[in-house]
Amino acid sequence: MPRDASVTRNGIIAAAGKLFYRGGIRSVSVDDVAAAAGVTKRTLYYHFRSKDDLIAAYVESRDSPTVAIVLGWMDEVDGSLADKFAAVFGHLARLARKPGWRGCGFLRMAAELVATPGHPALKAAASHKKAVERAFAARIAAAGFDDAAARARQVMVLFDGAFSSMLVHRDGAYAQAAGEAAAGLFLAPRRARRR
Amino acid sequence: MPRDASVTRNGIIAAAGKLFYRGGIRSVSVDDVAAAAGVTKRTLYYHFRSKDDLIAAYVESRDSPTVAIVLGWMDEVDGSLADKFAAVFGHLARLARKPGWRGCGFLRMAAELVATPGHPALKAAASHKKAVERAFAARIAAAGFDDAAARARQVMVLFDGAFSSMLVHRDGAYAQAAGEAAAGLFLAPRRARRR
DNA sequence: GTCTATAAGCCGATAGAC
DNA sequence: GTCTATCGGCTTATAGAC
Repeated sequence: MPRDASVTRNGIIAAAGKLFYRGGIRSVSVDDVAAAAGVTKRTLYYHFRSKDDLIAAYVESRDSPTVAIVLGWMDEVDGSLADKFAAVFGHLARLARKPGWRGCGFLRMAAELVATPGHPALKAAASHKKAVERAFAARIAAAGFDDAAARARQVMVLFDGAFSSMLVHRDGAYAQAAGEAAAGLFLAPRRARRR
Repeated sequence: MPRDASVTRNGIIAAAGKLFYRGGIRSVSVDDVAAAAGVTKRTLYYHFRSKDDLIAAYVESRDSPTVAIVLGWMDEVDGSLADKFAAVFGHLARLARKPGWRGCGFLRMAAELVATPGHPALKAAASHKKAVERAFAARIAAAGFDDAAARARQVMVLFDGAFSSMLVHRDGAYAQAAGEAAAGLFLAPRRARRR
């Protein structure tokens, strides 16, 4: 008896996500994904038109949960905005020290798909990063800082930089450094620096 | 008559570098590299034990030239350290707007080789980023700032973050934002912020 | 909707001549 | 040191049965 279509489909996405995050897109074959999901390749191709389609579905499935995690890090701290951002980067440093950590899946996606500019997964990754940046800007504005958009962009650069530097060096100290720089941006309400 | 070995070898590395930077490692085949270098695959495998060996040689060949380029951006500016770092990020923003720009090859290498932790090319990429960070620290110390190592690490996070955010969004504004944040770290000699 | 089986092509790497 | 030719394996994707 056929199982519910969405259950099978979501199981494939979950299995693909684990493998893609662990090893990257191109090093993981469709056979690998099907085996990990416990279905045959034919079933996988029934639910997804192509491997690229599956990749895009995986990235989209990680968007909202990832934003919620980051905002959760901010909300669980009672303190100033500087404290909240320090907590975010502290959590990044902590995650990066775990054995299975492999950087930011969205940034790695952008790096691996650099030769196919219009790829749906690329658009989804960019859209996700914009969502995080908008969420940062909303918190910054709510805390009474002006130039929230400009400040959020600076925090976002530190956020992505922490992921990238830590992926290269496998050293959580880079997230700590990013957190110090981010906290310094919000020591007191003031105008963002202009050039 | 056989050409000088190093000429052929360097030609292969140069051809590989162009293709690897444009499309990534895994999407470029050994056949592609050999054809672009104007040699046969057998000749390529005479000069390099494997594709991984060629990848490592490519990354190593880009280390010193890349450091020199960045330091050149700082040296051509007569001004404060804040001005010099603003120039660095201004050049990044300018480069990112060029059609062939594909982000930082070293960071993309780290992303694409994430599943093979001991890869020689990965070690070379990490070594290169450390060299840039040390060069930043030397300039910061020479300008009279204390905590040069900690400050250089913060600049490095902004540097890598600018590359990553710009690769995702294809928007030079992220390098400008990073430059503003970096300049803010060096408005006047003072102690780096501690947590 | 899920299965077995296979197509059609590309991959890294090698053999052997000269 | 460089060539032509090719191997065995892996890749994405599809055919046809049930």
